[in-house]
Amino acid sequence: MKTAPLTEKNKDFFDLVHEVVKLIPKGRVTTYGAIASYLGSARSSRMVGWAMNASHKIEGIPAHRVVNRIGLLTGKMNFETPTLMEERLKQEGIHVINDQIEGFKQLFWDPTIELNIH
DNA sequence: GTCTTGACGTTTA
DNA sequence: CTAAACGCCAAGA
Repeated sequence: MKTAPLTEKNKDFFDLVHEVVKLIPKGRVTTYGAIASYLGSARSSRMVGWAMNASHKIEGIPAHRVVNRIGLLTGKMNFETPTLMEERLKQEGIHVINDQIEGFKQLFWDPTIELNIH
């Protein structure tokens, strides 16, 4: 069976990422690696970032809730405005200092745990 | 068509 | 402990 390439029509890593991101509860955050690991490719964290970039055209994708493993808003500059990500997080009660989420470990929402083991 | 870059993370030296 | 390389796969030039 031929492996389907990543396209808009085919269900792929991107769509799966979008689904997981939508499942992130308000006031919580997750990481690219957590999503990638949940999907089975722990080292495909980069693709998660690409998926977020594609999510721009889709509504309901809280990309601002996805940060890197240290809780740093690495992709904030990719938003409509460089401050939008930080602003949105503050709206949900998440404090961001110097592009870093305060108490990130405490706000961390891991799909591998929350969606599987409880 | 090939080559480089990219919202990252893990592994190895 | 720190530093560097690899892996992942897609899109842009």
